[in-house]
Amino acid sequence: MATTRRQLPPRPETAARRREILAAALETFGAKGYNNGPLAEIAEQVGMTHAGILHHFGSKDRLLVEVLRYRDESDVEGIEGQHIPDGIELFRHLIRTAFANEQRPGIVQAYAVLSAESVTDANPGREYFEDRYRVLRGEVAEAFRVMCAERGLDEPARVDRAAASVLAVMDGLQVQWLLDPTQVELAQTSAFAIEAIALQALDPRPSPFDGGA
Amino acid sequence: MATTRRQLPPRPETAARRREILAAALETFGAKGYNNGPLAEIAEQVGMTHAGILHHFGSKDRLLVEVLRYRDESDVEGIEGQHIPDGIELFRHLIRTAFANEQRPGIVQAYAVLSAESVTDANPGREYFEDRYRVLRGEVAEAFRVMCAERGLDEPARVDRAAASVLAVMDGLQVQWLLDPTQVELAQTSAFAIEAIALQALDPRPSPFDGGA
DNA sequence: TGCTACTTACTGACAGCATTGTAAGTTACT
DNA sequence: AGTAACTTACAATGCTGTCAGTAAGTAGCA
Repeated sequence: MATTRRQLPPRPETAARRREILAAALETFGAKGYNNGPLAEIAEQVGMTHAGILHHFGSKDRLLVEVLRYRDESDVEGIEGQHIPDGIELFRHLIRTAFANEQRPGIVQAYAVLSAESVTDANPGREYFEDRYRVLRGEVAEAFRVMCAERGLDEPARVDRAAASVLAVMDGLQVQWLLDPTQVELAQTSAFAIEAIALQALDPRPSPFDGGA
Repeated sequence: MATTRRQLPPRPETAARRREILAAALETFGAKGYNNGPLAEIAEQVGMTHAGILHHFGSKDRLLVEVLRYRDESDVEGIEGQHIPDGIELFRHLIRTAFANEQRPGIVQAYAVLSAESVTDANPGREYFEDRYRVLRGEVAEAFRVMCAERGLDEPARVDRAAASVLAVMDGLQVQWLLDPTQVELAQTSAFAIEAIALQALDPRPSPFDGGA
């Protein structure tokens, strides 16, 4: 049967074109949400029709998944080469990220909108965000474990709670900041809260809510 | 000129019918988001057509605004009669709310989804959430101020940051909990984080991130 | 080098569906 | 008699995805 040359490799410029599309999609999905962000608008940004985008990604669902992965990769590249900081360095890194985020509201908004939208019925981004939070909580918890060990402590439940809390404040502050940047200082407040949580995780003090009443 | 009986008062059952619609809308918007939640689905839940809903609320935009207000009111009624707790009682109240929320994922999801969606372009819920966060931050900050005063402290910047942080962790934890309730304990973790933030606001300790590096 | 066969990267047109909003009519309350 | 509370029908739009076609590239081969 025929000389099966089944599949050609993509042309050299194609990877760049795809990245253009992913960047445009991140912008549109960030500004309007996934459900409300039409392919046609993404297409227009890169000088194509929406059919062209479907040619590259097959469906809008798959486009979202790739957009989320793309955002991760470009983030990791941007900050530093793969290496995950551990112990106290991770927290310094998170705080630096909060400061960097103040300069890129578009990215912050995309992340905030898409993560919340991911909990809705049949959202194609859900698995990504489940995984992402699991991984991030693991990394933060590990950093806490390292710092606990340095101090001769070992309180796993407290460490897990602190890890989830650190990510939660950062996310929650982003929403408030997006709604009204004049009322919330994203970075300074993130730093304050991360510090508070870290201190309580590493050197707990008695609850002020138990006494008196 | 004609005996102008321009407008009749709504029939007695109408108020109840409207509340039914609002509850159904909260469910649908919570499950699917505002943009992705069709009027027809809301209508079906209350045994009507979508045109009937538009008869009551005029447009989908106005329905959302009323849904958000409705959610507020039923919350306030549910917990206790209007009175805003102050000082330490507010924090006890917030923690109780977190425990209550573990029993009503639907409400939590509606809130998480709609607040994030509100930052997108031309979303009719935006003003509501801006106001809501401003008011809530004000109430929490006031509670901190009371507690600071009891301790002879006065640090306005710290108080404002703590207030935003408290609301932020609660919201952020909700998203993580919705994504995977087996990995995040909503209430216990909220309590831990609120405590940590309150302690740092009321009796700051030096940053662990300043030393050593 | 040039020809042939095949593939990628699109476009334009359109099918098909979902959705919001409107208009006109019906029933039943007041 | 008039209006509230609907329904049915429909207009108008917007969206995703498919299909057929075209231009341009690439591989194999004489």
